[in-house]
Amino acid sequence: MGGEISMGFEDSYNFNKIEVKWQKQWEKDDLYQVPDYSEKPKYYCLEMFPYPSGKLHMGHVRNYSIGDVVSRYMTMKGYNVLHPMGWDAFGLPAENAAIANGIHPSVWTYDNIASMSKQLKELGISYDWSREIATCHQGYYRWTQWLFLQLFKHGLAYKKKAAVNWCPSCATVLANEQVKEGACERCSSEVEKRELSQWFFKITEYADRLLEDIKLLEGWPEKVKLMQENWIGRSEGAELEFKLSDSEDSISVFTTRPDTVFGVSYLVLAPEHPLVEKLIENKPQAEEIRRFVKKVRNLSEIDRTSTETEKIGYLTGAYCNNPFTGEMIPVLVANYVLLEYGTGCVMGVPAHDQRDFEFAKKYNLPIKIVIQPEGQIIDPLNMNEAFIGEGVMTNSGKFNGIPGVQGIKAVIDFAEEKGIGKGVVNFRLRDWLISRQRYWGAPIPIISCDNCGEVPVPEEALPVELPINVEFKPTGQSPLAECPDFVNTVCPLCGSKAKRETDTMDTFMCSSFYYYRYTSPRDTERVWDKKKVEEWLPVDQYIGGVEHAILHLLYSRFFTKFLYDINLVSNVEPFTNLLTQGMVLKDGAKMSKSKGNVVSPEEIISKYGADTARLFILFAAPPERDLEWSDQGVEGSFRFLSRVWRLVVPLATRFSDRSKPELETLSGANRDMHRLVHQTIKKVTEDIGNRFNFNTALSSIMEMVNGMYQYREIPQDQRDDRVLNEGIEALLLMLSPFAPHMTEEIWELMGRSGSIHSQAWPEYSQEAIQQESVEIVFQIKGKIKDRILVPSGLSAEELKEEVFSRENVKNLIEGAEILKVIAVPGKLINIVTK
RNA sequence: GCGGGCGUGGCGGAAUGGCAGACGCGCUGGACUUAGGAUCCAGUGGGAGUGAUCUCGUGGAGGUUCAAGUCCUCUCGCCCGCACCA
Repeated sequence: MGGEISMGFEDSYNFNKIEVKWQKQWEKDDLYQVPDYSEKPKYYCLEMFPYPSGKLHMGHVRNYSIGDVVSRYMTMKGYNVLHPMGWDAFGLPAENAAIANGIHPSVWTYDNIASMSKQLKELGISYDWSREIATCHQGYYRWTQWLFLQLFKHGLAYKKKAAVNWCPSCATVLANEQVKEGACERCSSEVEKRELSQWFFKITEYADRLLEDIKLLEGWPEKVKLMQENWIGRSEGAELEFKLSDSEDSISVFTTRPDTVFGVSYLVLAPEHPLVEKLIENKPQAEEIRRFVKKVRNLSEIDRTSTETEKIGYLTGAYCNNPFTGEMIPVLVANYVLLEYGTGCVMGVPAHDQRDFEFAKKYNLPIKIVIQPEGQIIDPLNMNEAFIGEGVMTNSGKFNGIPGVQGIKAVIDFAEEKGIGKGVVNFRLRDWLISRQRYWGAPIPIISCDNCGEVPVPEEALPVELPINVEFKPTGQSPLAECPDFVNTVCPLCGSKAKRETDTMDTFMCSSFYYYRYTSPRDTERVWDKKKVEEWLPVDQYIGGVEHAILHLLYSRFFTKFLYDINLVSNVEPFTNLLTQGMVLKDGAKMSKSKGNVVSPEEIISKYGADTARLFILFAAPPERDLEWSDQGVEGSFRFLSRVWRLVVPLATRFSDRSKPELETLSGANRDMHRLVHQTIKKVTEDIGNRFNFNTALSSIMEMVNGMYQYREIPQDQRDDRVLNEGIEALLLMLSPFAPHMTEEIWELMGRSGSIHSQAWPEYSQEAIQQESVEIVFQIKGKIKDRILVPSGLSAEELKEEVFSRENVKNLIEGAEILKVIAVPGKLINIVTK
């Protein structure tokens, strides 16, 4: 190693100095600003924007490190890359902080944005900060309101009174998507049902398209697509009408098994069903049933929908007529029927539905077999469970003998013909409840007038500004209602006194279109320039946590379809490829304050630098998988970067000759080193470009560095500096998306002009990778017996010939009876003997 | 209950059906050193053997195949999503 330590540069890796230096320089040079239009092909790389909670956590660091590598890689690959960042800045924590500490939500939020954007800059993420947006900024929420008005005008935003999810702790209503296992997604309090008048978006109108277009999402994880599919929950069936015996009313029932209609022995209404009161009026059991209904209504969502809850039912005393059999069957009320699904009433077919079976057993209701499984006789007397499989219709009049799906169709056809029912498609998806009884959100731009009803605020009057001087006591009413200056206004239509809507919008509304706004972040004339949206959208790569699999990702898809319909965008889906990153764990558990296992990014950055933090997080696991935090692993990543520094910096200034080595002139160790460099370029390019396996990309870069250390040990007169130089250049370029600061510093030390981040990604040469010889595994009956070096590029036949000519192979197979020889070129030979 | 994912050394993790454990951490030994928790080099799945080697080994049991961590069937464990959806 003698004589290689030159003078005049840092000889230890001073990450602190380097990182600050380059962050300043990049900002000064506007290095990451991207033009709206370019000759280059576009690439839109987006990470889910964060809620400005105050500090970055490791999940953020992971999310943005992944996005940054993708962006930098694609930039080097010659794309015009849009990589913006912003803030999902409305929401409850700001308001809760205001209540707790007397800081205005706005001040709290903007302070947090300031400190988090500083942290992001310290991580060296390549954002185009000129496009930064914050959803709580007037210049943004004006368009949130404008889009609400568009939905309203198209009949997709409406107000209705309904039993809605109420979180007592957050003091606001929630959308179905925000309720997890009967509890508030945000604070885990048990959700209650309240009868309230609320604003909804008709996402159900798009149910079919949202489901149908899932098949366009080839770049999405199957898991997310399945979750959306299940959430939308399409099911085909029929609605059948059952006439009540002593009234003109009829009850409509949804069923997926109309072929079992001859086996209906009762109907069951949901307790909240509007007909219940009518049916029990003047009946002796009326009071008892009213008490039951009240009790069920008061149950928490969790108890209400748990399969554990005992099924309880009451006879209403009313009867109806099965239009297929003419039978009189009783109408019941029971706790297990849900008003919101289907028609709020189900037909009980105990023989062919497990729930009905158990319910019928409990209440001694008749069980009638109408589907006969093939090759098996079933009898109500000795059944222990319902037969829910396919079979042949039986005891079903003229339908007898019709099998499976055909039966379903036959019954529907008959019902439609007779006007007693029809085939329908039912969805589990409900409309999206978007009003919130809280302050820190975009006000719903509606004015309520006694004469004119719900009147939209005229577009030119937007934004409806959020008043600043408001009390934030959570009362269950929006704090805006306590603000007379805000509430009192005049009707835009008739000019008479009117009141503003005081609820604000669900913040998921704000995040449903932000990725469009990034293309026109400062446009004050329109929500965005459609030409720019067409230039950039759809997002090529979206990256974020799987917790949004339904919420944000479904809402964004819904918005996109609506925006497409009103001609504001030309894409039908917003995100072409989706990467859902795994969680960051410590000691096997998600990092959380309560568990005390939090590692703060600040701490790691100040101790090891941003490059190390990024490197570790990308090296420790592939991006989709959960990542186990390891302090020692971080140490190792730091060690690796230092090792690169020590390898490269002493050599960096040595070479003025930048010519590439000529393959023909290389041999021995020089040829091997040259090959390793090109193999590594190939591997790293594929690992990043094809499959986002940053961990394996880094491990092959490490192998190359190890190889270069070995190579450096060779006496100077025997090695080729051009090979070493080429290796160093490739190493720095490939490492630059991971460790942008250190590689930039060395690039400068080498006297190269321009930023390393503006360079082209290295190319490999196929000839350089070519091996002269390869090691072949020699197996007998699948057991490895020897490894044999043969010339590369042999065909299967040539390989056999070559291998069988070897002495040791001859010895190994001596006397054996060979049945078969399998030769895989470049890999192995397997001999099957008797 | 339904749907999905995952089970590989002491640990994080590699392996288009073709050499299991790349790379990193940790550990062991050596070099350099006043010193090393720095750095460099070497070794490192279990068992047997002085040794070249042999043998077992990817949660478990079967199967397909010349060849299985990888494909199929069953099973166990953990994680996630949905959960009385008619």
